[in-house]
Amino acid sequence: MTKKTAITEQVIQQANDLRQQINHHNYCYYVLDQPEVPDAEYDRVFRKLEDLEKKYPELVTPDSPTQRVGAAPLKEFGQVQHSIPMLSLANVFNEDELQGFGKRIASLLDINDPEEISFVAEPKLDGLAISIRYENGIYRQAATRGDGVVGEDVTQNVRTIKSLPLNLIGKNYPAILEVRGEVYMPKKGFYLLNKRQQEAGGKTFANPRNAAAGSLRQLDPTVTVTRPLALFCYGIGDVQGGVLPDSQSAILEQLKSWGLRVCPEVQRVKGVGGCLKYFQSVNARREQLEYEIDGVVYKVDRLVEQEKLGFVSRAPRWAIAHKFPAQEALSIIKGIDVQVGRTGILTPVARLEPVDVGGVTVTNATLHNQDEIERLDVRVGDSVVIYRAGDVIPKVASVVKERRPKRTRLFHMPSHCPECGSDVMRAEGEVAARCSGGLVCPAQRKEAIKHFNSRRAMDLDGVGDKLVDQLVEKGLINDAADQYGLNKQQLAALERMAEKSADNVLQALEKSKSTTLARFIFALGIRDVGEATAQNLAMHYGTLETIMNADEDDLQTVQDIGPIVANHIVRFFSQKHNRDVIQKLMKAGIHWPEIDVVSAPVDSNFLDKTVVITGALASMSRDELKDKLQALGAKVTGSVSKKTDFLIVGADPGSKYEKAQKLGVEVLDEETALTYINHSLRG
DNA sequence: GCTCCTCGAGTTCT
DNA sequence: CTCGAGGAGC
Repeated sequence: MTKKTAITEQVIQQANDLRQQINHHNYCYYVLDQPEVPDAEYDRVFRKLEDLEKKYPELVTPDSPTQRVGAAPLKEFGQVQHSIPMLSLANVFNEDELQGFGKRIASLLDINDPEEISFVAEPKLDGLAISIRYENGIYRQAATRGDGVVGEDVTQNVRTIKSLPLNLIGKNYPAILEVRGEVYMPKKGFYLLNKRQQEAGGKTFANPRNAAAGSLRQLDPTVTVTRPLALFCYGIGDVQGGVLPDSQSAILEQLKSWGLRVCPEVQRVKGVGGCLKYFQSVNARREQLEYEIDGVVYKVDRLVEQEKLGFVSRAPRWAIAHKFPAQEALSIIKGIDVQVGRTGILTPVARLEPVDVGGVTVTNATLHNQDEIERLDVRVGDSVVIYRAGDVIPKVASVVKERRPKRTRLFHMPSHCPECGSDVMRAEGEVAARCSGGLVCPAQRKEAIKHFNSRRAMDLDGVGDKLVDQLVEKGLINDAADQYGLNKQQLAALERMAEKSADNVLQALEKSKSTTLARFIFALGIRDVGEATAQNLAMHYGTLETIMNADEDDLQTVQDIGPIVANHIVRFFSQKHNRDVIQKLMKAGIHWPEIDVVSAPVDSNFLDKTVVITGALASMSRDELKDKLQALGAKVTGSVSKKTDFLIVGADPGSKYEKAQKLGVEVLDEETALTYINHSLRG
């Protein structure tokens, strides 16, 4: 007889105590989101229980918190018949359809005004519906929805979800309780998982929903336990040996009291008007939510009314999903065109069957370059998934290979420029293919002029892209300088151009003549010389002439200019064509104030600070703020790093905000920033 | 020679 | 906004 097997009453008691403590901490941490003890303390208690169970294996119970990963991998999932079917929901996509829903149920309930009806509104999680069975308060089984009648047995995997209580708390729960809910993956967890997968060379998931589905369908629960899954409960299925309240809202409260996790966004609202208000409020906060949602769900609150309404085929009449416009849609590639940019870079663009994505009709999507096309393996005729992520720009997410028609051909970059026929070159190690035609190429000529006219360059407001196209095609202008030689007659003869408009154009041309050296240099469009570098050059040399005459060695003494950029600059100014254009421009009367190279630095809160702006500003455009900050000696950059001093946030900030917080960068809201600025201006 | 940081360039639709 | 690549610092 060894000591090890001698289980005393005291040991059993101890194990139960530890389990209770752990369950309680789990509940606080995962369900209430309010931990009571530090993680280290939790770990300590957990290890203590593990040690105890190791010492006395007979102590182990299936519902012990140490047993979240209990069983061996499965060969396949068993099937589970849902005693009460798991239904789907009907959808509405706009206000009209929702009003229709309200009227329909009001008339079925013999209520005159749909605004009288109480609803429970909640976000519609983008995850997997699941049914969880408790017997006498102990977790017994979990099943996916499957076809609604028969689902897959995922008991082992759901057991690993930390926000799932293995034991219900409280007392008055029914002997058999089936809870319905949604298993999902929080955005943050998804992001970290993908990062981990990528580093390990594994495959990454396209979105949190796929990641959740993939994780739940793992046959080996030791894999699932490493996946950051979470659970929200929103309803009930089979209930035996107990009574539940008579409204949806009260049922949810009851579920909470038993330790089940309910989405904190759930709200009771009055009438269709209340539903719409809720929809807008959730929609506005959508990005900030820690999980992905694809709409909201409204359920008639009172169960008597639910019963009265009943079902239509496989969906309840008393509930409806109000979906956000699709952020993802299927389209077909009708063709792949090649565009030529200002620098001669060839960009393949997918021409799409028009499709609604997130509320706008998308017809084009860039494919960037040959590498991207090969990575996606897109071909003309393919069905593709189009999405608009955090930003506005539509992208091709993936190709639906199953739908590929027969006899498709691989896309190849043309060997000659589609605009001018010059050879196309792809420099070694570079991704971009370039037209070698230079300004012989009409596309490059047009784009160069458009760049010259653009807002942050010469700000030539009156001569837009369309007009430039026309002028170049008619042969009226060949370069930016030619614009200043246009006369009223020539302009008025153009399509959609009356005398008045012609006058406006001439006025805009006149106005643009007054500029700054930095803008002018930027406007020239020298390769790799953008706004910042142009500014550096202007500050360093002070005059155009000195810049034009500087040699490569000298140029490299300028901030941020190395051998490559220096070479581009020297080459640009060495071409006769470019020198001629510059001369013409000067003759036309382009001028700028002389630069005081030793201009006294302003004393301000922002002097020599690196500032990043994100989100939508209320009081001014981003560019205006940028100018103001620069005037105060700040350096305004595009991305947050540890060198950033301030991040100014407007409404709906993007990923920059999170990054700033992670790096401990000081964050200013718009108001505070403006206060600082005004203060600086006075001081 | 490697790594981090910035800059430049391209992009969609209303 | 995102990617690629040039520049600069270690």
